[in-house]
Amino acid sequence: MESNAVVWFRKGLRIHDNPALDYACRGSSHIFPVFVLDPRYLHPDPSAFSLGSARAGLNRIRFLLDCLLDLDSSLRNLGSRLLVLKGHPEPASVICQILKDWNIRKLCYEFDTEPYGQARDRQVTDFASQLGIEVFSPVSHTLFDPAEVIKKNGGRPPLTYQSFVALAGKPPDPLAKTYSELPPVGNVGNVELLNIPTIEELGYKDIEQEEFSPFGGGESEALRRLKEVLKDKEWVANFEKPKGDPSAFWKPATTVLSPYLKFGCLSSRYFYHCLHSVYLTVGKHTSPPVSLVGQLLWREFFYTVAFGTPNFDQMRGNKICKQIPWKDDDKLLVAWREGRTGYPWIDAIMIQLKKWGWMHHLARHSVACFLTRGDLFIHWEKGRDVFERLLIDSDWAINNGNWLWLSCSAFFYQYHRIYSPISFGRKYDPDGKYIRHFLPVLKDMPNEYIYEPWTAPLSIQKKANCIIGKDYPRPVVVHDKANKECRKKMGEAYGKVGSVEEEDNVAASESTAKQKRKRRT
DNA sequence: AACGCTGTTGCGTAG
DNA sequence: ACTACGCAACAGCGT
Repeated sequence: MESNAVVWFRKGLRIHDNPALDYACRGSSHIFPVFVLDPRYLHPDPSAFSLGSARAGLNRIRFLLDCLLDLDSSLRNLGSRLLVLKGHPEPASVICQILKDWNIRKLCYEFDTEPYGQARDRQVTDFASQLGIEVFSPVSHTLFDPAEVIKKNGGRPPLTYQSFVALAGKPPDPLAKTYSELPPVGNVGNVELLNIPTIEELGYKDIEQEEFSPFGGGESEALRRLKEVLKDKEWVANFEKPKGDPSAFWKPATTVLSPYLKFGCLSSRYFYHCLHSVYLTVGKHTSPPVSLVGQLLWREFFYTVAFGTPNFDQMRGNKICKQIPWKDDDKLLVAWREGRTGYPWIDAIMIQLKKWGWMHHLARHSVACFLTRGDLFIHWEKGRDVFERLLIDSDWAINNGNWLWLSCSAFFYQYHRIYSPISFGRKYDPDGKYIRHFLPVLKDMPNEYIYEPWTAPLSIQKKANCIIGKDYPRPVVVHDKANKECRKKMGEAYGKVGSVEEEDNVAASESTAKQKRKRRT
C-alpha cells in the first residue's frame, strides 16, 4: 500500500539530526524531499540598494544555492533527490497543491518561530488538516522550544540571559541516526521540477564586485568547518567571546558557524553535543555567557524573547523597547551603509559586510553603535534592515535582538559606554591592516593617521595618494561632539536630566517619572 | 520602598 | 601585556 510523505525543507538544510526527515522516512513507501524557490528571495530587484533580490543580498543568495546543491547531492547519495519547485504564486500555495497532486499522507517540516514562517505554515497546516493529512513539525532549529521556555517562566519570556540560562536546563541530544538509503522518490506527475539555478541563471549578470564572501554554504562545508574548529581543543576550551579580535579577517577570531546555524546546515544540538564532548576531555574550560556553549545559549535567548514579544522587530508597539526619538537623516544613513562616513574603521567594516556578508561580532557592535546611540542617532530599524539584507548569517531573532541591545533599546542600557570609531579598532590593529585591505584607497596612509586620516598633513595625504575630501571622505560627524549629543538625547529619552542647566528638562523628567509611577499603580 | 547587586565585549590613564 | 581605577551612571531583579 502506498504511503507518501513530504519533507519540506526551508531552514534545516541538512541530513544529520533532522527529525522531520527521520519521521517522514518511517513507514513511508515514498518520500518527496521538497524545496520551494521563492522568487522574492532569489530574483534580482533593481530597486534594492545592493545587488540581490527584494529580500537578500547576493552573498546570501549564493550561500543558499550552495546549501541546496549540497543537500541535493547528499540526498542523491542516499538514493533520493531534492525536488525543487517554483514558488508561484507563493511557497505555501505550492505546497498545498502538491499535497493533493501527490496523494500525501504525511507532511514533515521543521518548526519555524519567525512571524513570516508562522504565517506561511499556518496556511499549509490549515489546508493539510482539511485533507486529513498528518503534519509533523518538530522543534529542531533551536536547542529548546521557545514556547516551552516561556511557559516555564509563567507565560512571559525571560528578559535576562541569566534567567534564561537558569530556566533552560539541558538541551535534548541530537538524533544519532545515519542513513545508508532513503525511501525512493514517488511519482511527481505533471509537477514541474526545476534545476537549482546558478547566480547567472537567476539574472545576475555583469557583476562588477571583485571580492565575495569566502564562506561557502552547505551541510558538508558546515561539518568540515565544525571538525576544523573542534580539532583545536584548547581553543574551544578557552574561547571567550569578548576577547576576540574584530580586525582579524583571514583567520577570523570566531568559528564563523553562524551562517550554517542560520540555514540549519549545522544542527545547534549537534554543535552543543560536540562542544560538551570537548569540554569532557579537557580539564578547564570557559563558561556561559562568554564560552562557545554560551554563544549557542545567546542564540536561544534571542529566539525565545523574539518568539514571545509582539512587534519584536520594531520600536512602536514593542513592550520591551525603549521609545527613543531617533533622527531621520537619509544622507547620513547612506554614508554609513555605503562605507563613506570618513571613519576608516567604520567604513572598512561596512565594506567587509558588503563584500563578505560577514564581519566579527565586535565589528558589528562598532558600526551599530556608531549608527544609533553613539554618533549618528539614526533608528536601529534602519541599520537592522541593512544587516538583514547583507549578512549571510542574518537571522531574524538574533539580528533584531542585537540591534535592540546595541542601540540601548532593550537588554542593555549603559548608553555612556560608546565604542570609539577611532581607538576601538586601533587597540587591536594599530597598523590598520584590516582598513588597508577593505579600503585600499587608504593603503599607503601611514599608521599614525590610518584611523584619523583627516588629521594627516596635506603633504602626507599627497604622498599616500589619498586626499581627504576628494579620494576619501571627511568625517560626516565629529565624534567627540556627536557622542556627547547622543548621550544627552539618550538621557532625555530615558526620562533623566540631560544637562543640569536646562530647567525644562528637569521639569519634564519629573513629570515622566510621575507618569511612570502612576502607570505602575 | 529603598537599596545593593549584576550585567558577554567602553575609554582613557596610571602603574 | 596586563590589571586597576575613575569616569558617570543605566535597567532589571531580588531582598
